[in-house]
Amino acid sequence: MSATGAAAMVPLYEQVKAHVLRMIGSGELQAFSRVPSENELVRLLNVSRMTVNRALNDLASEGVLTRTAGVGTFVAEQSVRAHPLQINNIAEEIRRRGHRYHAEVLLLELACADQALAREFGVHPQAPLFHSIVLHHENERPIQIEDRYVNPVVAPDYMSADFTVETPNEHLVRVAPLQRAEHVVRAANPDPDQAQLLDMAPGEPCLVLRRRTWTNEIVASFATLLYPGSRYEFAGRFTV
Amino acid sequence: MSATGAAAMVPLYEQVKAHVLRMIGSGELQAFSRVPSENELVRLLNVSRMTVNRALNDLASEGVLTRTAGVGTFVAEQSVRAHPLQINNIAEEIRRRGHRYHAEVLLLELACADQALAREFGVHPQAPLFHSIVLHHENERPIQIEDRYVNPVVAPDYMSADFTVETPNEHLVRVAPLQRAEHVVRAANPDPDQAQLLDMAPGEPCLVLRRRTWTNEIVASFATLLYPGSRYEFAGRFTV
DNA sequence: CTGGCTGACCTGTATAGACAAGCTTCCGGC
DNA sequence: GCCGGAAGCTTGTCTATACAGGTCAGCCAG
Repeated sequence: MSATGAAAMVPLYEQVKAHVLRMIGSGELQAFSRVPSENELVRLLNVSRMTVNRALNDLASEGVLTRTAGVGTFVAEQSVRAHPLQINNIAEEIRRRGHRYHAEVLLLELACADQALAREFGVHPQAPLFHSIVLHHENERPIQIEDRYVNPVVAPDYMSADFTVETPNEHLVRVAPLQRAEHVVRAANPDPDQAQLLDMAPGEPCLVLRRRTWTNEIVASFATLLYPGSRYEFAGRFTV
Repeated sequence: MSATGAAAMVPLYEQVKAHVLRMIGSGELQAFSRVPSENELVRLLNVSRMTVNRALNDLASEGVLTRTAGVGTFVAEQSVRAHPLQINNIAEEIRRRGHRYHAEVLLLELACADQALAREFGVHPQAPLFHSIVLHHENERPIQIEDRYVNPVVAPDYMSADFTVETPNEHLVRVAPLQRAEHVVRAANPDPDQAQLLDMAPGEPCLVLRRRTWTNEIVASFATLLYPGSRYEFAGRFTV
């Protein structure tokens, strides 16, 4: 591994991070398993220890690894974390952890706004709305049910998008600038269908995120995201 | 600034971070204003440029600063600060809704840090920590169990505070400036004691907020807040 | 068999030096 | 006046080196 190759452009420490993430993604490194030590990676990748150190520290501060002086570096199989406020892309979030992502489209239809939806969107009842239900998987395990209504005015091509390639969120961000968002986080028991889709244990609660987003002062989408309580949590930090 | 001082224990780069944060906290550096360049800080603090680089990069990855090659380092805008989860003062929140609030102190003790707590606080195991459990009520109905550990270094008078008059959070805000916070939101089933304290229906899940706060770069408190899932939710909005 | 010591290996931190690349300013030639 | 380029700042990256301190296994003495 060398930085001098004209191809590079990607910093060495990023290449080291990618190497470790690949090892995690390929299953070579399981949760809690030990990551090669800094010196081993130095020999393996032919970079300096400081470069490896930076790469591993980065991944640790991102929550991918945990490190203990005198012991070693390990894969941190934390339950997933996301910041509730940043409109996050679940696909990117999973891939950043070096895990495999795929989506399953359960429903994609043209729906009519009922009373409640009409109020959320500020449209008349019976107004057309796109409606999608997508099941997102991390390492072949379901992690999120995304039940989303979209305003056709904002995203007219929503129905022809392929959500196994591009998440609904990515599609919306691409076609319409996000201007404002409102969200509500709750804990709730899933109904039986949802529990089965998310492969949840009996009695396990869900973390529920409801989000409404605006584009150009009109409601663009209204989404309900369900996560298994035992496998997902929102995390965030802020500075005063 | 030197690492050799016996007092130290705190890494140099943490001291550099604290120095910059103090400049921000004191108003010397406003939002968008320019942070001294790496070389200026090198001269000012008498550390190597790599150490300054690490400190500033850390603060940038935490969202405190933004950096641009060839231009400089600046204090980030921090508009996303208006985090809904920041609204921590349950008493004020309840009173703002026009409801009656009262608190019940279930426990107030001097505790010893176990392994996990020592890690959260960055202190040695067996180190003393204040520990309080307060049950907050809205209209005579329990709404939050607050289980909090506090660093005696930050709030030495914590044990003599009256939490029926001033919430633990208010006390901390008063005696120590909040600098940074980290939180995690989960959904979980309460244990029987907790369910009873919160007057919850059988099978009802809890919304759990875990929060760690920093003052002057040391962990000031670690709190676990339990809410009945059927009677509480986090909500907020933000603008891009 | 037990207890303590030692050495190997790990991460954590700090430094000096080097080069690359982005941006701004200014100056000189036209 | 206008344009181009050099100078001089900035951050970004990489390396070699050094030492400290944590952890663990294994050896050796009692």
